[in-house]
Amino acid sequence: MTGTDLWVDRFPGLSRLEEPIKQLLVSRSTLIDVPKGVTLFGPGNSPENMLFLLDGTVRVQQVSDTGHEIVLYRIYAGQSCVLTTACLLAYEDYSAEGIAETPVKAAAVPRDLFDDLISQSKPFRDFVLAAFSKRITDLFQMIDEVAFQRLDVRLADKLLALAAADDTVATTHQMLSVELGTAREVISRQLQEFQRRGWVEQARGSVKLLNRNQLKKLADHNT
Amino acid sequence: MTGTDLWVDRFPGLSRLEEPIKQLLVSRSTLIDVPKGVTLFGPGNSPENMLFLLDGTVRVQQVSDTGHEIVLYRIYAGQSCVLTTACLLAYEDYSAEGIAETPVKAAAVPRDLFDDLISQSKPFRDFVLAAFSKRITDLFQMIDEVAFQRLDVRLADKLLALAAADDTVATTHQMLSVELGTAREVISRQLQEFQRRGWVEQARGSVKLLNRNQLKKLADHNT
DNA sequence: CATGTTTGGTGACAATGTCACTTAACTCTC
DNA sequence: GAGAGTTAAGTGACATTGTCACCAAACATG
Repeated sequence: MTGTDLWVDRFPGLSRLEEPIKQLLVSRSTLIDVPKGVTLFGPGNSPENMLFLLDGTVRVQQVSDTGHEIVLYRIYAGQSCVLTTACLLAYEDYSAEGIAETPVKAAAVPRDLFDDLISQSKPFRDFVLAAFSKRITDLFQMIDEVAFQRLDVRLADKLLALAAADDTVATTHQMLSVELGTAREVISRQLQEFQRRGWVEQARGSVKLLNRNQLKKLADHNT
Repeated sequence: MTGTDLWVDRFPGLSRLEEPIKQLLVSRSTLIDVPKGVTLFGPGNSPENMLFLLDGTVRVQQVSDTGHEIVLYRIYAGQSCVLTTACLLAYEDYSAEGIAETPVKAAAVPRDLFDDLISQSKPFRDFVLAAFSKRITDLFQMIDEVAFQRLDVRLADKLLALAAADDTVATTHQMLSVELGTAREVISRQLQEFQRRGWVEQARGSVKLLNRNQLKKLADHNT
């Protein structure tokens, strides 16, 4: 990797880093490739490095003691796993896990380097603080939605968020129920209702959006 | 305030701070008193200082667009508002607010001092990182409970958490419903059921716990 | 005491969650 | 390419929780 093609430059949040800090970050971190489906971190498997995602997405989800699952958030290229990692390091016994949803490329930053950078670089501090802040406000938002938002609204919203460019969502009812923290049967019923209204078309393992506008109208209604 | 009575020493998490850092923190922060009921921060009212709570509790809650309210967490003496403050600074438009639930004594730390401390002191960095981590894992836990836990279980748990030493909870059904993010009627029904079983006794504005053991058994059942 | 306000109670109904099961679609193997 | 096993989705009955419109009791205040 040459001086003009540093991975840090792919991070909008890190663009303001001082030049020597960038060099340090690049020289002391290692690039890793993770195949799709691999569990990056989880109960009994806390990583020793902070990850900065260069490509792909990581899905962070949680398994309840009751056996229920729910997707907490996703980490996209340009973001870091810092907070999840920090949480894992601080509280070994919690039950969230991070799964590579696509093939993932990431830079692994050792803990001590992470600490050095926080100490030495204000832009880096700001990056980390902003990441924590964003995550916490997003979790506030999620609590609000889980507690108070109607399921049809949340499902419409989720379908729009997961839809590919061709308006299809490649997912099962089971997976959608985990996204929203509900039961498969509930998703099945709601999708039937959407289909009855002509908003979607279902096939085994995929949903095709036929009327984005109506779905958006429903999703925005109480957002 | 003498050198042997620094407020920092009341913070378990700050006990490991280097002596000069403690002095700096104390000398450049100001102590404030806040009466019960005052909104410390909220929409359109972001504070310029980070608060460290010396006495009292701050309740952080959120008002949904739908008009629903839910208590997110509490900040107790010995903890700091850092994260909530940071969130407010980063995302002006979010809807959480912090209310002094009792008379509150706090140390106000200016932003620039906060940044200096993070830069200069590893123990301080660890304190802040641990606070963020704890908050995030607690929010994970809360999402799990809101999404999957039965209401009777959550109510029993909350009653035990809010009960004073004399086994009474001085609160209205309305306030309890905000604690759990549900409706008042639902609380009323559940408390009636608890009363029918002889576990609690109700009066206007208070609930008396008659059988902590049974409540605890219910609360622990799926926790 | 009269009156307004707060708190809690109630019944009907809607939305969501749970359970036990069926049916349909796909995959694999021979 | 015909079963057999597996995964995905559909169904009906019922429990739990949320919503609405309203009532009644307890309290506060003049």
